[in-house]
Amino acid sequence: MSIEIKISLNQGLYLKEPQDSVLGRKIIENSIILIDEYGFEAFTFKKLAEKINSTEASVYRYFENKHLLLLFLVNWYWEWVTYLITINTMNVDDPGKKLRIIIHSIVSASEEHPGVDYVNESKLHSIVIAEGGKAYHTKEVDDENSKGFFSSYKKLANSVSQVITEINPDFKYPFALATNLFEMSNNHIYFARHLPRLTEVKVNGNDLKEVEKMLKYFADKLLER
Amino acid sequence: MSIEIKISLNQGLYLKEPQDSVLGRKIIENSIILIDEYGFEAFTFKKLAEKINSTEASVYRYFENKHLLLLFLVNWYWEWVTYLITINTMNVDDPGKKLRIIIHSIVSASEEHPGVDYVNESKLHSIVIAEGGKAYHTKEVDDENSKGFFSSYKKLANSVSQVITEINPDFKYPFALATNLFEMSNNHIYFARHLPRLTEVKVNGNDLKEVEKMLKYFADKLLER
DNA sequence: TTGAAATAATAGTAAAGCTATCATAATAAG
DNA sequence: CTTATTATGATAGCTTTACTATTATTTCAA
Repeated sequence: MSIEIKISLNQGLYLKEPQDSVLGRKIIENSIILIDEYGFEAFTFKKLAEKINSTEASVYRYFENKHLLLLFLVNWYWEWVTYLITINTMNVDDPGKKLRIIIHSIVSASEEHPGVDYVNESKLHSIVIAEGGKAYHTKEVDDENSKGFFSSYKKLANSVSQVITEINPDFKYPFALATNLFEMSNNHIYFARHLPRLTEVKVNGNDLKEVEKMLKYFADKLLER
Repeated sequence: MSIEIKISLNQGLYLKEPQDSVLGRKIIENSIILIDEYGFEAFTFKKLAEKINSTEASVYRYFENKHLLLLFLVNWYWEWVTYLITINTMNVDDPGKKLRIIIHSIVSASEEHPGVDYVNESKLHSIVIAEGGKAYHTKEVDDENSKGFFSSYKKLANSVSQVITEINPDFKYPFALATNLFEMSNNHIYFARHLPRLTEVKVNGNDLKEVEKMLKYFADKLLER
């Protein structure tokens, strides 16, 4: 027996739902591998097409361009984190405990039970860490925002902010703290790996518990009453 | 009378010191204008050359490629913030007061007295906000880091972390807090302008006082003993 | 079995990102 | 003031990226 998860995303992100065909799933699977390997700048549809024994033209039938593909992957990732949080906090009432689970889910999303066989969650996490910011740091951000291309992230920020408010209703910046937890997690994993002088946190391979500890320390101090 | 500031940066960032010639200064001045206007992706040396009535080849004599030019600008910016902080905290002994000045300098760097006539500090600030992360989110980060291309930022983080430790020696993450103040400042200005649902902070034009207030609130809570 | 849809094969275009060469200014040294 | 040196301009060209178009072939469903 197996449970199948299909994450549905804003339809404007793709020309044709890639999760519904063999080729589409190969595009997702291998774009994750290649972006992780080469970085987003050096990643091209041509390389991807070669890797999956297909053609550029075929890839273009699924995604308008590589930026929208990245947006698709990043949205997929945040939807998946949302899903993990939902499951992991089920039947948990204490908001403090909830936040601890949320933080664990954000940091260690990639260690969790794999959801979908054509997505390597660990590599996708690396992509979000290294390239995620590029999804919204563009001149098209306002236009894309109006089309709902960032709604997965906003939805997640909203639900985390509610837990924060439950913990301490006097805390003035629940949204800012929520997004800061996401950004800080990714940033400090990246710093630990590449610019270690910018953080106290150390990361060995996929062991991210120091990051988790730091986020909890920050959240606790900020929310203590 | 006028005081001339020349910020000296890692020599690996450029092929030829742009601050020492008319053409070089035009490159700096107009690249800031164009990157701000078009965004980093759509910015090209060709457009820049046209704008300054020069040629692509001439621009390439100063900078190896547009990525290194961005790195140059970002480093220039952080050196400039460092300079502002140094001046503004002169003769200030109380570390709490120092941190407040630092936060003000980070957020409102662009409003300060202009330092150099060929640099529009306000536009440069916008570039750092929107494109700054791209300076280190690349596959070449380790190589560039080993060449000292991020030293301006690290130096600044180090000096801010020292002030943090002065305020509260028990605080466990002075570096992480320092970098987080920088990242948060840029992030939330960006969010306020483009993804307002992700933050409580509001920004009208160049009025960034809500951002400053938020950073102080965070820093105070984190450092209170 | 036929017909629609998906994919492959191939070709081609415009722009980006660079490098090379030579001519001409500007400037600095003797 | 002349001559070397260096900086810039003009022009050309090459490779890769990003994309579009056309036609052929396969797949799969009615």
